[in-house]
Amino acid sequence: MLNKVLLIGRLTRDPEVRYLPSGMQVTTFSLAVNRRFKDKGGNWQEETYFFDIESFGGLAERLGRQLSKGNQILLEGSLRQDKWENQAGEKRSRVKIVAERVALLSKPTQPDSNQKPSYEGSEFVEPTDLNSDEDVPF
Amino acid sequence: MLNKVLLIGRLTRDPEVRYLPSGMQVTTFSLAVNRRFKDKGGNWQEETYFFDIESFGGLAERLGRQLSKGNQILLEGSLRQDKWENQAGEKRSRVKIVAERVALLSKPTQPDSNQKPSYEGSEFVEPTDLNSDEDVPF
Amino acid sequence: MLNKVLLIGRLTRDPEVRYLPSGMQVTTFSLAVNRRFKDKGGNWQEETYFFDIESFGGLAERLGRQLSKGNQILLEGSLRQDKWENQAGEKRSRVKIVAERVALLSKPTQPDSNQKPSYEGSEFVEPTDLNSDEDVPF
Amino acid sequence: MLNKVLLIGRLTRDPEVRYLPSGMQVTTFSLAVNRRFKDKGGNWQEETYFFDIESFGGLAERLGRQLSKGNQILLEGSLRQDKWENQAGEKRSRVKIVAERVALLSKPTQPDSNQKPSYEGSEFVEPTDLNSDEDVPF
DNA sequence: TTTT
DNA sequence: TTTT
Repeated sequence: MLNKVLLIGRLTRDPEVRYLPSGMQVTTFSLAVNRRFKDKGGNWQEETYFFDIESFGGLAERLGRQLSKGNQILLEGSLRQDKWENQAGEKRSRVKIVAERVALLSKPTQPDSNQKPSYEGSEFVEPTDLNSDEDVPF
Repeated sequence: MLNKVLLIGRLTRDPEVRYLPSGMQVTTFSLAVNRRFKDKGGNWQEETYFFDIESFGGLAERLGRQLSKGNQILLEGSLRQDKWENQAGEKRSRVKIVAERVALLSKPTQPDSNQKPSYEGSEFVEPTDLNSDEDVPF
Repeated sequence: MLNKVLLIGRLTRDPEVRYLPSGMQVTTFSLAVNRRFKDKGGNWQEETYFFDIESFGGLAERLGRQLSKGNQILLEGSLRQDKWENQAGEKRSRVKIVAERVALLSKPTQPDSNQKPSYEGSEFVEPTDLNSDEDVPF
Repeated sequence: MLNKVLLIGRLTRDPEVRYLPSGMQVTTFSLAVNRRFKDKGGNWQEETYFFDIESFGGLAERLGRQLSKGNQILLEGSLRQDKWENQAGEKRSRVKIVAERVALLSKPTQPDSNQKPSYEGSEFVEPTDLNSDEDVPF
């Protein structure tokens, strides 16, 4: 009934586009999300998770057109679970995330750019709303 | 950096308790989360996802003590990902959810209860905060 | 850019309905949201906030039709701020919340009902999605 | 029971610091949150809300030390409501937001910096966790 | 002006 | 392996 996910992360590669039999566009990509934590020794560690993201319809069209590898995004969506049986007849499942709203937070600097590379190899862009024509508050 | 999950669902079985070498309690359970959607024919369908939940420390102690199979909870947490290699040396991963705040929303009625079973086989309980002594707003 | 609010609370009165010049329906109500906290003496206290909720269009129609005083709801929305000047020319503002998704969690028992009042004076209802025909995950 | 707010915005001035009789630090500031929407003519408009933010204890200390005017932050917190009576004996109330987790997203470029001002007059900084020593996932 |  |  309540199933909500909010993530900030970076695309590990360009989005992939495919189409449902109905003609609806599906755009998928993998999102790298970092977590920082202190280990037992009190030192900061960083861990990265890679989540499978899926989007449909108009949002999928905009994401396929406007996102690319390395972009940092803010994503709101919900958890889903694919279920299947493997060749051995064993039940398998995989969690994925369906995107519902996405904002582009930043793009990595072009290496050949005449712009001075900014801090941490990233160029700041004003957050861009990728949720289209509608009035979306995020 | 932002990694937040909010879910309402029901425990599919009693929580399992184990302990880390440090003595810290770990409580795990599976949460059934329902999704209702319209199929192509316009009829409402229901799909259920089963997510693996993990909790640590004081929250784990309270959840192990106070939750049981069938309880409906509101959970706030974050996504994690376990990674390993199988015997064939292939990389495998599994998404799980670490609970950070939990509220008990309702318990199923005891079948042998002298209480009249309420609507839909569920007894209403006032939402119970399982986040302990601290002042937690959820 | 990100502006998200999630609340569980109860309507303090029946919703009020009005219409914009465009004909669009606007439904407003006040939501009582409780907070429990420990005072300095270590005793649990409860405090109640009353937030002004506003909804528009199709959601407003459903909320005006299906919600009433005392209903407990789960609400997702975003913060807004009304600004005006008073007679003395001083700037004034008031925070309100625009509802984007609403689920009905429970209704208070009718006092004259032939139903046995359930625990805590509340009848449990299966959470009801008030977000209409679309496939909304909450 | 559930009372959660997530915002991205910029500080309109440096934070203010005060102390409770108990010695606990309180840090307050105003956060400017932008909303983009299409007007009736189909043109994008931008509106800005100013929310009052309050923080306590260790988080207040870090925010007082590390935040300043113009910083863009991601904030997680909950809604509160101050209530009082004015001189005329009328009930008044004001919504505010208590910060629970904060991440620094970006700082405006120093005007006298020898750094080339980056895109849109802002310097990108890697998101900084201001939630201290604990392992906070945001 | 407030709900349970 | 699944809850209501």
